[in-house]
Amino acid sequence: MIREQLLDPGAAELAGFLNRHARACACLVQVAGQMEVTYQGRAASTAEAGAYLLILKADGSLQIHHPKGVKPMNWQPKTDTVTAAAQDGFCVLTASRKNPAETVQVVMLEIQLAQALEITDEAGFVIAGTEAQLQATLARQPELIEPGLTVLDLELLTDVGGIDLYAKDAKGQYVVVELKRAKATQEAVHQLSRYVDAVREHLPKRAKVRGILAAPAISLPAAMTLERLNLEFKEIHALPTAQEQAAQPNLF
Amino acid sequence: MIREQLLDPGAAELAGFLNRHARACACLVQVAGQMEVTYQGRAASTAEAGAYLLILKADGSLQIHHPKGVKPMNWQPKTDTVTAAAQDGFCVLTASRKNPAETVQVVMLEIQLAQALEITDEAGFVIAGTEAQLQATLARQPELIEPGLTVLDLELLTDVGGIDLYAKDAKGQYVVVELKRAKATQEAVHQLSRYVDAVREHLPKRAKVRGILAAPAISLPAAMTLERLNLEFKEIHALPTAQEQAAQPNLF
DNA sequence: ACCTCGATGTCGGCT
DNA sequence: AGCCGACGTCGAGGT
Repeated sequence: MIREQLLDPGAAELAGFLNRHARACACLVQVAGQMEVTYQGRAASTAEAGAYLLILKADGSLQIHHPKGVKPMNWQPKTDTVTAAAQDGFCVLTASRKNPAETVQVVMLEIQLAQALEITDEAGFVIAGTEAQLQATLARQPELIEPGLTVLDLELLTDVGGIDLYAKDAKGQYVVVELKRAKATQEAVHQLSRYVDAVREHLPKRAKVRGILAAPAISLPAAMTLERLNLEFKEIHALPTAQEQAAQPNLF
Repeated sequence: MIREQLLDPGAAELAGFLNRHARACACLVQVAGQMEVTYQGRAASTAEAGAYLLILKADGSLQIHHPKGVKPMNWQPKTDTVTAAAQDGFCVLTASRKNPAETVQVVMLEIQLAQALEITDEAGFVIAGTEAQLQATLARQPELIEPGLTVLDLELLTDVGGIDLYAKDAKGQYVVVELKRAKATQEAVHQLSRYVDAVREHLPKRAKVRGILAAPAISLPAAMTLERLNLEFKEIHALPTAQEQAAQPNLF
């Protein structure tokens, strides 16, 4: 599982280690110690010398972590080339990609630890409660939104984007439904609004089109805007609540 | 720098290690080996037993990495409690937070490595090319958008959000500018459109209000919508181009 | 390759 | 504490 581990490696030794493992073997490579990191690409950043943790995965993704937060300080989702070289007594790692053109460069000042771990298997991972699942559920059971609703289309494409759920209500009026798996914001209201407008343009004049924002909750300002625009809100939950789970344990 | 390192620890030993270092010392803690991970909260997920790398930072953030990508498989940005305990011969780590209420639970099946690293200092980090900087630059040099432009306001609040740049052009017409540091999408066009509408409502009838989308590029569909809505596009770059840098090296 | 949108988005800033 | 919007967003899915 630990393929190789170096303590306090020298520049040349570290460069050799990185070139040997970067991409070549299916390993997750880590380097910890004092580094300096610069980035040039969509933006440009510099990190002063400090203690960081660098992780280079087998798929070529790179991340450099500072002491705080889930998000790396610097990163590269994919790399076209990753190379290490000893320069002026320091090991320098350069990770580049084209499209977008960007480069992360790491100067390894004083490295305490370099290791290659065998983290390589893809194991099964399942997630529940996504918007896609919510959409599928509501497509099967549109009455969860409103009795008498008939679903006409999923992801119906308009000029301005895809409509989550396109339907007809009990009175035969068209209904545009915008789904959110989390609390709806102003943004969601405007998204719905522009879909409703787009649908109206494709229908005969004075055909009424309803817009429903379906989400577990809505922010107060968003609710205001919603009302002003004559749109509707329907509370709907992405994950079954504890009660629902108890009531229909076999459904999920 | 390496505060402590355990190879092939037992359940109790590992639990002790985690409880000792989690949050207590200002360390970055890692565990590598076979684990099972479950998450319950905003969504719900399960990861089958597999080789993962767990990172627990001193600020209480937790992330569990699989072999691919920058994004962790599971994570928790902040935790209220992190506890480890030996159960049925396995060390089980539980990380929880309220608001939102969620829990990550890790069953450590076969651990090869646990280590605590001193990654604790906050070193200087600067980034260039953000939208905020672009906004500041254009506020100082509005002629970069258009000759004769006078900036009236930054982040002017309307009912529907803040206007990046509110200005008056050479002819005295009001101008709403929406900035994007990257290629502008449909969304940006609609954002701009909303702001223009909001401003029109506050001005006497028939006062003309121009809307300019300032970005390094625009997607083709967005450009279509922009034209349909009688809005304008102005190419503007968040980072100085190589030529500009060469021409005015002292400005940046 | 471009485009669009979801995300357990995360994170910071402001009210 | 809630709300909003940027992000080097990432990543997946469609065209």
